Amino acid sequence: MSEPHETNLENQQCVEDIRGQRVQKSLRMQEAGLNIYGARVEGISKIEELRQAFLALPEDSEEKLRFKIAGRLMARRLMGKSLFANLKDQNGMLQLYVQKNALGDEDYEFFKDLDIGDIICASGYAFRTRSGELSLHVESFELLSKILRPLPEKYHGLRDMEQRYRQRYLDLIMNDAVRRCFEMRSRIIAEIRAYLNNKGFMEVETPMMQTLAGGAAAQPFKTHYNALGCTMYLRIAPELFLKRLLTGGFEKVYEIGRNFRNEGMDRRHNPEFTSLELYEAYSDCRGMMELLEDMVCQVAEKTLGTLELKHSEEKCISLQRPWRRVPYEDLIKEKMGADWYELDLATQREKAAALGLQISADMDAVAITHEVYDRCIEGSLIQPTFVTRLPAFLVPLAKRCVDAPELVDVYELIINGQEMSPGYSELNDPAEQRSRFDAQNIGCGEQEGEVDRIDEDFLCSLEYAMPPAGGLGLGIDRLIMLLSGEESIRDVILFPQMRPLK
RNA sequence: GGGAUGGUAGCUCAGUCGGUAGCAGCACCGCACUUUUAAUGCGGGGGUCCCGGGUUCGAGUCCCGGCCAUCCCA
Repeated sequence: MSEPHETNLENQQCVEDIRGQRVQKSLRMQEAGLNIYGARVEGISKIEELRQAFLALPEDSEEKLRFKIAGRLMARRLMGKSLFANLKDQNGMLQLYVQKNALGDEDYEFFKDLDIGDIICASGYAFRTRSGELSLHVESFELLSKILRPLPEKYHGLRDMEQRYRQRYLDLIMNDAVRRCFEMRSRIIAEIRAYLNNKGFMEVETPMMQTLAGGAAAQPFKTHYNALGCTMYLRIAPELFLKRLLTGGFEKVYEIGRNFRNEGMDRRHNPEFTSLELYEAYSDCRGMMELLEDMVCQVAEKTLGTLELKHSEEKCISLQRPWRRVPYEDLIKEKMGADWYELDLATQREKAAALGLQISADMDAVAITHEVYDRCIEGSLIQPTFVTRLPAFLVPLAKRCVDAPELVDVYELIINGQEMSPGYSELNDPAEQRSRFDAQNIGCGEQEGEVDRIDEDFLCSLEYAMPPAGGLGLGIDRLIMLLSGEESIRDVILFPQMRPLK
């Protein structure tokens, strides 16, 4: 008597929410002695392999190709005594066809009871349905992992940007394009490593936790090291350590890794980001330009198969070599007139303000000029452009130009209006390095405090003689954005930084 | 930091002039169905309308504050 009542109660409770229902179902299965979180599975083929093998078979072949495949159940179409289902593995989707009289009553009922999102493996033979779809005629299957929550909608997928970033696993399950983008990211980085290793570069790792964060101008993250009782910083750049390795006698080194900058986030900035930095002894800024051009082109060819990046109908970026090389000064003159550098400060201020720039009273000619570059020029450089001969105050770690001591022998590569890669003829004169650090500290103002202390050991290393060298940095996230056409850095970082939820 | 837009069922979205939230689609539960594919047909269940105040007889809707996100700007 009490049995139907209980069942009703249970049903009522279940229906309320899908998760509760699934938990109950899982418990029932476990009580029945089923392992709903299975173990290692032998003999699995990729769906792609099955497809290739089937296509290689002659049309009229009677041979039954048997496979075991594993993946996530993505859809189910119940047809009474048979059913169709879609099974998805990393690179493909395959339809399963399950017949009651092929599996037997009990197993067929069990299959019907699976939920969309369950991870299973299925064995059977490949065939084509009437409508021509390659399918697996299932002869046996096994539940490998039970899903407790409902997946997002099968047709529209997961659209909500916030949820896509916060629960990237759902994004990856539902949106194939997202998974492909991150597969491409991985391939791009692998190709960069292959390229550099092939050129005789050695991959190294330098500290991410540093007692002072040098090598760039940026606010660091601060942390505390209990054992030493001291403050540590997460690195903002690996530069000063990599150069110590040049002094140590490694001639070609690179590091691909994370840097951390305690600054805002937006479409182009994540607080932690990945960069490549490399150093080559006895080279210089020009050597770096050639290396970078060659490397980026080769990586693009190998991963995309083209040098033409079509971001939209209007915007195509061509990586075809050679890339434009243009001195900073020429760009300024292009924009502001050939006489810009002869104008007096007041006139410069006027002309800059006329472009809508905010020019404060304490800005000198160099600062105003740079404001023009930053706001009005950089963003307009869409095709790959090496901007060379930058003002020295911007770059304290590079050699001065021999013919113009107020400029440094560096490039800044701009693509799609974004800074992509800086490259230097590395400064190896310890005395000048010290005075350039000093000048930078004064320029930065006092609020930076201990963060701007000078790295004395780095200067010490220079006193043991660092070979003349070229060095470059490459923003990996931005390169991925460029090659994939993604507009937001959050779409090329698997787990972008999000404000924590209360 | 400033501006704009948004947050409603597990997901994708409606919601008019302030009047009980939508027979919404998918998903879920039940029934039928052995070649479907956004399967189909019939029936059913599911809501802290982001949070907190305020106005009002009455707020998903109007006002104020906050949280989170997206886009634009500095």
